[in-house]
Amino acid sequence: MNIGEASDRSGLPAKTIRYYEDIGLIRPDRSDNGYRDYRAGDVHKLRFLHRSRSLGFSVEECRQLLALYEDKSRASADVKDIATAKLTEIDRKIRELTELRRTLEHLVHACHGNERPDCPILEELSEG
Amino acid sequence: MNIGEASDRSGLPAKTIRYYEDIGLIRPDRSDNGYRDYRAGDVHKLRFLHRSRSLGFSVEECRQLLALYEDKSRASADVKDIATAKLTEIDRKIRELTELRRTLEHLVHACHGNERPDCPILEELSEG
DNA sequence: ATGAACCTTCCTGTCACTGGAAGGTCAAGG
DNA sequence: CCTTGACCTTCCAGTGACAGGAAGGTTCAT
Repeated sequence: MNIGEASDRSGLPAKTIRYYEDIGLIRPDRSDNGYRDYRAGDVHKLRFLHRSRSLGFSVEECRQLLALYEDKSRASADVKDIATAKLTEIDRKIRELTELRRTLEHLVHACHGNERPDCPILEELSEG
Repeated sequence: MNIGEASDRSGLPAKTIRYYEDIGLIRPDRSDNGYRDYRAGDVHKLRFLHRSRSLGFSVEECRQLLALYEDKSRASADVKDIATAKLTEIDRKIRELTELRRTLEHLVHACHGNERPDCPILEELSEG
């Protein structure tokens, strides 16, 4: 399939898909006319990338996750190490986001949201 | 005070402070020698920026917040809207990360010590 | 007088794209 | 057969939010 359909099926913009090829994340075939030619497996990888990227992993981290996904012969100890490291990272991100959330929620609840010029959010932001 | 002290007091790197000036967020005076000259009020704004940025507001959102902060006739509802939108975004990220965490944890447990080539959990990751 | 520790501007690089120009390819309609 | 429009290609530039570093000016202590 052409890049347009791969884009539709993966949810990634065609531009991004070409960029991922540029940096060596995916290597589709080429048709005789020079068009990129994607298979179902490629789309799977693209969806995988889409998902991991949207969850805040860097492209380099995605490269590792993708290797984990692609390399079926990898020793399972390595696999576990990589996955465990990612887990720790995810935990940290969740913790940070949760704290952020708590602070912001506190601010939002303290703010009346009416037309009065006094705003606790701004006051706290300026003091933090 | 010079940029170094403003940096120390606000917690922002001097580079970042100059950048914020470049994009028109703050406009300090200049001393006779050409050095930037910051007052207490400037440092207050810098701290405001530091804190809002670290809470996940984009620079443009910070520009809005700063305008509201400076504008005495602001409506606190405007500020609340911005913060509430951010809160929704954070909630979404936490939800998604929690979901991936669960999936990855499955992976870690499943990859315990065997070298089977097919890992159905990785397939699942690519379908999320 | 010298050296360190500041400060200045300017230019480049980063990350992960995004937009646009200039041009090739393909299927459908007139 | 010709055109139109939707695709596709490469390449070049720009974005956001800085960070790094070069080349040079200023200030202060020794």
